[in-house]
Amino acid sequence: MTAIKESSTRQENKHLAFKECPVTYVMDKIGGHWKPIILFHLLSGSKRYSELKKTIPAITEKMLIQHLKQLEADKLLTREARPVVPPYVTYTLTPSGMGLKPVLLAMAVWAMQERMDDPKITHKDLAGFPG
Amino acid sequence: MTAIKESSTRQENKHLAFKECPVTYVMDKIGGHWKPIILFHLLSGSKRYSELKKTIPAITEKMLIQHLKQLEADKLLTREARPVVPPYVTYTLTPSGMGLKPVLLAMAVWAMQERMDDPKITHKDLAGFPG
DNA sequence: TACTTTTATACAAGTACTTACCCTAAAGTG
DNA sequence: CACTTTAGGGTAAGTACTTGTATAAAAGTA
Repeated sequence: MTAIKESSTRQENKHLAFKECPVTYVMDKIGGHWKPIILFHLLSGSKRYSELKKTIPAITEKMLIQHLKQLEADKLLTREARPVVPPYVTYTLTPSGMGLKPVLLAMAVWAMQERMDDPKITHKDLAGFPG
Repeated sequence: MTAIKESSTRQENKHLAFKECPVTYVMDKIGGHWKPIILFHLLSGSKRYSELKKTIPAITEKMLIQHLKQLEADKLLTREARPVVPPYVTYTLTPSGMGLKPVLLAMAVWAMQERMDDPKITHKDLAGFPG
């Protein structure tokens, strides 16, 4: 899971900084490109690993697994593996993870507003996003 | 501003993906560790470069400038430089940038909730965040 | 037996992000 | 002249992120 070196002064400041800025705390948990996207797709309910992979085609398996593990470690989702062959693994948001719903929905709303102003995007593109 | 290579297939997929997931669109604009933090601090009004630097001690000047330029290029904020010596430069959210207010406030709310459950954080830490 | 399916893991290589350190302009002040 | 201030730019180095490719286990099916 690529341990992060915490020796630098600035790295330490990063973690102290959330005293002044709650957003910093959030970014420590769900910062990066993929985590909010994964969480968003789990808002509508538990999903199997393979379902997530299909839903987010642009992500590599490596990234998907890696971020799922980090999100699990941060207690934003739980992993449940049924001992069958072939494996059957589902990922589910914890209450903490579900608490991000307003954040993720606000993002979706903003994206829709922005795209309404973007002439390159048609109304067809805006239909049918999860909730 | 470190141009990003857009040649890989997956990179292209990243940009196509927002057809299916509005959150992807958002992450293309404000993904990464620092951008939401910068935007959050601009919610309360225009700020000088040096004010931002003071408000976000954990960021390096390089990162701050780099992200400010990217946010400006993405039309989330505007830069205004007064031709005086020493320089006087202010950064202000555009309407698009202001549109992120619900997102950033939702983040702040979530962070506060999470920290209430965290015994290592005292109530004192929760006081006085911008809005 | 060979092949499929699902959920991964390992390793090498490439790309992007972040930091550290040093430098500039131009006016004002001692 | 020397020194301060503000808003950055330049370069090099280190760290993290991302991809590509190869591999596995174990039951079921052809």
